[in-house]
Amino acid sequence: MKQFAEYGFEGTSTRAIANAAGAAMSSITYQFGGKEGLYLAAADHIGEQISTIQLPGITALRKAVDDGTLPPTDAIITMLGGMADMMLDERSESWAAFIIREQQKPGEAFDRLFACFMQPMSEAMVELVGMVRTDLSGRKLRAVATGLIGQVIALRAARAAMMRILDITTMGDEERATIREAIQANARATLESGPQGRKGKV
Amino acid sequence: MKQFAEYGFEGTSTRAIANAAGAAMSSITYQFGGKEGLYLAAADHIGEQISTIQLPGITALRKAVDDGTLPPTDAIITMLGGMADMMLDERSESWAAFIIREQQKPGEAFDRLFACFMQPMSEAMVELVGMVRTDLSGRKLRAVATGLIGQVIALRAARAAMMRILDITTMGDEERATIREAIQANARATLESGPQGRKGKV
DNA sequence: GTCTATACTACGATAGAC
DNA sequence: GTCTATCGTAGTATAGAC
Repeated sequence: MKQFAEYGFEGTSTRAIANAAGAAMSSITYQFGGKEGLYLAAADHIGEQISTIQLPGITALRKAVDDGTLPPTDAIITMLGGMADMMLDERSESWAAFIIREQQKPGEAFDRLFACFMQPMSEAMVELVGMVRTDLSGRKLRAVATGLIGQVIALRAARAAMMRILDITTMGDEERATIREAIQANARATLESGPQGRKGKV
Repeated sequence: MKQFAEYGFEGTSTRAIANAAGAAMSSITYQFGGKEGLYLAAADHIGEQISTIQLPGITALRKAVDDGTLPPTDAIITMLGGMADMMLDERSESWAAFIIREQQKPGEAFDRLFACFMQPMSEAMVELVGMVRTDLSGRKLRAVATGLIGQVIALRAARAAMMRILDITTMGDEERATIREAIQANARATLESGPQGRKGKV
């Protein structure tokens, strides 16, 4: 996963992978059928990891909203916070680079990743945003939701530029909190710009 | 540029580049000193292209704001619209993939790209946002500005996922307008969530 | 300044020992 | 199921003709 993320599929050699894993190169052929099989296995592994981390919390948030114990706005803010934390965590570096590369030229690995965690996460987000922004529907609603998600994605996809713009060299707890809170505040403003926000404001 | 964008540095062969260009592979060594020299030349080319397209408009916007003939909020909205149009244009595919790859493991090519157009664009954005969101400064201000920029960046970095979430298969003028307007509305909401927005609202 | 020819290294896949 | 050895191919760089 690390190697594919850093050098891409074509740039990664099975020799280097086998060497880093302390195994023989021929074991890749035996266990995964070849380089491509190993790549797909890495994608599946990433999908399972992210699903395990993110989906339970999102399911709980959705349930709380449906039960009426949590305002949808708060659910969205919490969900975005969780996604931002994941993107800002250094452990997400390998798989994030893998997914970003795969998105530039999506293949079967992307199909699996999307179905595994992107689809359920984004659909939950669209539904929740739809509850708050009742003035929107269809593609307009989805466009607003992707904007919110986009702020989080850019934390990884354009990390190098973001760090320089923010004028930071290391990503510590303080920096993470500042970024997460800014994204959450931006999202709250977007959600409150709908009819409900206007009514209850000032 | 196209080859590096699609397959990455390691995944691109000088043979394939020379073949696509209809020239001899050895000419790369002669003209650019080798594969790496060609890569840096591609980065410089991208930087010059984007600078030419984006910087004049941004300079004009900044001047209009300084002259008092344009509200900073409108300047930010216009600027984000221009960036979104660039990201949504199919001609940006090659160089966008190049830059996104370079960000995952930034090297000298990233330094040049950042200095050439990212730095001037982001600094203009931070300054303009600072004029509207007078309640913010320093890193908090920069974090809000990066959130706005992030929505635009994600249009390219996570294009495959965005398309599926938006439930579209082709990016036509209609889709582009919907996405641009959603990002601009999100940005306006963020800008108006500051002290000036609260005062003038409802 | 661009070409062909070639040197040398590293690639992925496979065969066969254990 | 994992190893070593090896096959054929493709990588970058260079030498030298023109």
